[in-house]
Amino acid sequence: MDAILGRLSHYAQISEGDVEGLAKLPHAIVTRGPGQTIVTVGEAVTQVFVIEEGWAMRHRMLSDGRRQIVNFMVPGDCFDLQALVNAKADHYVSTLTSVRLRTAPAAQFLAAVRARPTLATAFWWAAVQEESILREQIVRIGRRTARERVAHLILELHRRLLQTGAAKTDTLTLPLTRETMADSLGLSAVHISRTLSALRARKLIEATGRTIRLSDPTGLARLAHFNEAYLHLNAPRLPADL
Amino acid sequence: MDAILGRLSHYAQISEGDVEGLAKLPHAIVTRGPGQTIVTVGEAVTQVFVIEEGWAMRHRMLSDGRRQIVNFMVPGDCFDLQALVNAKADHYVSTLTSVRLRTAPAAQFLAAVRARPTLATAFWWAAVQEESILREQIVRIGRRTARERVAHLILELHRRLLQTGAAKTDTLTLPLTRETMADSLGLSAVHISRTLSALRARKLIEATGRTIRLSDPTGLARLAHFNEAYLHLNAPRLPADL
DNA sequence: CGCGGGTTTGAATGAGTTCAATCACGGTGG
DNA sequence: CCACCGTGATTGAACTCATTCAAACCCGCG
Repeated sequence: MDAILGRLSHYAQISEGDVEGLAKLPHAIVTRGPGQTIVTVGEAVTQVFVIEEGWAMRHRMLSDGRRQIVNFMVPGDCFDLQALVNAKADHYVSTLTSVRLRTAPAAQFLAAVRARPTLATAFWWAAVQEESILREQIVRIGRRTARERVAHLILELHRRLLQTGAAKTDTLTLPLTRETMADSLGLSAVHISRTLSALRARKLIEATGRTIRLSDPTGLARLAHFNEAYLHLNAPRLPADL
Repeated sequence: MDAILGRLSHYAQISEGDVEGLAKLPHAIVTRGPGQTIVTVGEAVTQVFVIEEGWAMRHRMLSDGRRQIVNFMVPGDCFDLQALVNAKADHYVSTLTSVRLRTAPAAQFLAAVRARPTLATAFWWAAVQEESILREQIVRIGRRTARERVAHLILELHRRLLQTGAAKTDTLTLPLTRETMADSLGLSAVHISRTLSALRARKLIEATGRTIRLSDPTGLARLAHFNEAYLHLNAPRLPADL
């Protein structure tokens, strides 16, 4: 429960009753190893998911094997609220690391959230943030250079990990291969490698293995044209009614 | 009202009561000339909008003037449900043509929809579709070549116009300059021009001015790796309760 | 008629890809 | 303990797709 509560309490003042409301939901805990598929394109979605631990990603495939990662999901992220209308999945969801998931039937989830306006507000904020992240991903790959893309992605993930408490310092560990970053940023794995070297050479980051230290966060943000407004990190934490 | 009703009835069986429920909403009709701004980054969003007539777009700007269009909005599209939590706009919305908009205060809109489960389902479907279109835009600019991008965008807009009744044949009129297409597809205006020529040379389209005829829809779809599943066009038209 | 916005075409340039070789690291089995 | 993998990262060289800059063109409109 920690992950989702930590996340939601960024958006609204979660009460004990809210916590209970969530806890009473008939849920299942699922764990998956790294590289497993959670949701497959075309299958009916009936459950909502919350990531308790680990990283996952959404992606689509072209028929000739090209892959585009739509976004990364970190602990506290929830997804597939579209289940509420029995849509068929239009993309894959798979794990990057070992993942512990909490799942609940969409109908029950909706009922629980409906009964608790604060929860509704918090989940709505989460959805607003997620959609905005999607939009920024479009700007990232549509109008940024390779260097800017890599720098921007690193900064975004850093903020998101700070928000959920998964990072505390200017150092972050990303469970991503060059290939994974490439498929997220619309580049080739080779060029990700070169680009990281370039950022290293400019003393903007220190990247060893999968750990990255932001040596010069300001310079990095300037290079990437990073403006965190889109992350909606300082949503008003009011006990607003939805 | 026609535009939104035509759209919603693709998703659910809209009753007379539903129509009334919407009609009773305290709304305003706003018209804007082409190239006007409807929503500006950073301002508080308190209204929800429905496009009755005309085209609009969402876009973001980088500080050095680069622009990325996130998506296009056609008659029947609704937006800024994020207003429900008083978020600040994280992108611009501006008109491409003259536009007639219907606006309603978010709170009242929510109340009306809440009271009518069918409406809730229909609007939810619209949101599912919109988010899926956003994801496909990411695939389009992340992993498709220039030709594929242009062909894919044309096909998407054609389907969407068919859905809302704004197109009836294999010919469509897009109120887009080469520049606008470029800023949507992450390319330069010059290259859009060349790419359209290439598609013309292959006898896939006939493009004269702003009118495009799909001479070979099948060939175009094959080239673009177009798979319309992501548009969720055949959502179950059940009177489902949300 | 001439202006201006938008489109097209050409030539040179450049950012990123592809292919291939090398390297680094962490198992695994003999 | 060490040889041997396999996976992922890095580097170099050739290549390609798309950009940039500039000129010409088209067409509707005052």
